[in-house]
Amino acid sequence: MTLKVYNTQTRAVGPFVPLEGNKVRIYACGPTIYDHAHIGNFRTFLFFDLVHRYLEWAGYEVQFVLNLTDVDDKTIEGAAKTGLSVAEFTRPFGEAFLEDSRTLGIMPVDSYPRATGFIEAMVEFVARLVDSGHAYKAEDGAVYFSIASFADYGKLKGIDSSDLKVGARVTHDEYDKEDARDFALWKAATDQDERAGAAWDSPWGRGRPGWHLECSVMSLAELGDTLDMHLGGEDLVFPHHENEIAQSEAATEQPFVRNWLHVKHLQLEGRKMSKSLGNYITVRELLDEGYDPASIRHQLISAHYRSDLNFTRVGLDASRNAVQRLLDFESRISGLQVSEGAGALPIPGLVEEALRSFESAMDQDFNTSDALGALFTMVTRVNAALDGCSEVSAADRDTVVEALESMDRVLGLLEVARAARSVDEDVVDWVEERIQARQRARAEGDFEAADSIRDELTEKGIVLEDGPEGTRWKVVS
RNA sequence: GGCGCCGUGGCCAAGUGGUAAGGCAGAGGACUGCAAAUCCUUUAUCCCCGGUUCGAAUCCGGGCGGCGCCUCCA
Repeated sequence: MTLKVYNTQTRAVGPFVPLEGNKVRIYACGPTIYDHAHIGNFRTFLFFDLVHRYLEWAGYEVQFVLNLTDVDDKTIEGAAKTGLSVAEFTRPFGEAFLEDSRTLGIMPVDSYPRATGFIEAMVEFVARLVDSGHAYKAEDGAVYFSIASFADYGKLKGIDSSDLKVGARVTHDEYDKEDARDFALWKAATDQDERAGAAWDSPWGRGRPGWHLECSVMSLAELGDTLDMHLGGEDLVFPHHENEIAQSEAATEQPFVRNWLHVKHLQLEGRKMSKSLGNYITVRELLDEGYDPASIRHQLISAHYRSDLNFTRVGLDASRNAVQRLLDFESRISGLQVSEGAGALPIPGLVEEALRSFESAMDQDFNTSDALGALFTMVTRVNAALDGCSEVSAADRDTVVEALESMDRVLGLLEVARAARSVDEDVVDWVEERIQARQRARAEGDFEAADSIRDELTEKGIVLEDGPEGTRWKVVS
């Protein structure tokens, strides 16, 4: 089995080969922390997580860096409005992002660099480009990257740089760029920048880093000249990542990124999510509406990352039920009576086939839809094999449990669902007590009383399931 | 205008040359004191037209429809 990934630069799916053995260096463009991340952002971050989890699952040694942009026009503007420094203004949003990430089961990554922590390295990087003739200081005090100095410009987006309409975007005369296509590496500080604590000394005077610069410098500092994967939302292809390539390769003279992966933007209830439409929604708002984190996670990974995905509340309901099926299955398996004398079941073959399909799906450019199909096929087939037999061998049961856990190490659905359904000990005791009371009533044939107890539990979100081995219960969202 | 994507059953969504995974919802049945869970059965020829091919949802052309990027938005 070989992992194949789609590379934006080649526009084709090809074998994934890390630069060095089975070590994988990944850099992902995280959020700009000027506001709460919305559900669309999390489609992207959840994909990052799938990549992270699957590579580790497949045996790679992964070093994963996710940046948080804390210096840019938006954070500075936000800081200015609130009278805070950029550091103070962005802190709560950074924390909220990490909290929402945990809620959705996104694994921690190895490093979360912020631009403010790398100013010195950025200044050095810009100096390097100026010294080598790839950048120049303009009269407006900014330092620009000279696109004319980088022959490969446009290779990511697949455009010929000479085709870029020179002057097409120069509607203001405020720039002193030599070429309209050039982009800022370092911007001269404004009064607003100074007030927000977003200005630093440099050989070119007080200023702050340009947005594109941040990722190049931080990835270089943390992961070296060449990355195995660079991930981001599709909007970043141009100009952000194109510019990163230009400045990075101009500076290091090494290939910057071996594989570019970009996630398609999410639609919300059939429309593009945008601030102007006012239709973006955050994870915490969905939780307030009563939706379950596992449902959100499921819907966001239910479509391939390069396909359209229309996020809807109707879909969330369907996802909740799909996740519930997995929980029910897990509960059934773990509650099985084990017996040495249990008859042979076709379980090993079913499970092996499921795992093979699962891996093959994920290998095909992280095809999560197909992978979910493999998982649910296993659920149905094992359920069918189990029907009619109340006992199973320990080996068969363990095989299923391990396969389920294994696939969930990548998908993270059960993991998140369990976390949201954990209950306190005293609640457990109370439920157990009620169930026993109901059993007594049933034994006496007093079904009215028994049903009344069951209704009482249902109201609390506890659903009962009577089986041959007694009554199981579960918490439903 | 430039570049690109998509259109699969009621809804969501895989499959990208050999006669359509999976999830949700619905219907019928089995099981159950009744439920729940589970199982079984059941619902598609893949937007339209033309072409290539022994054979296409899958390739090519045209049409209709939806969408994205080209603005420091993931």
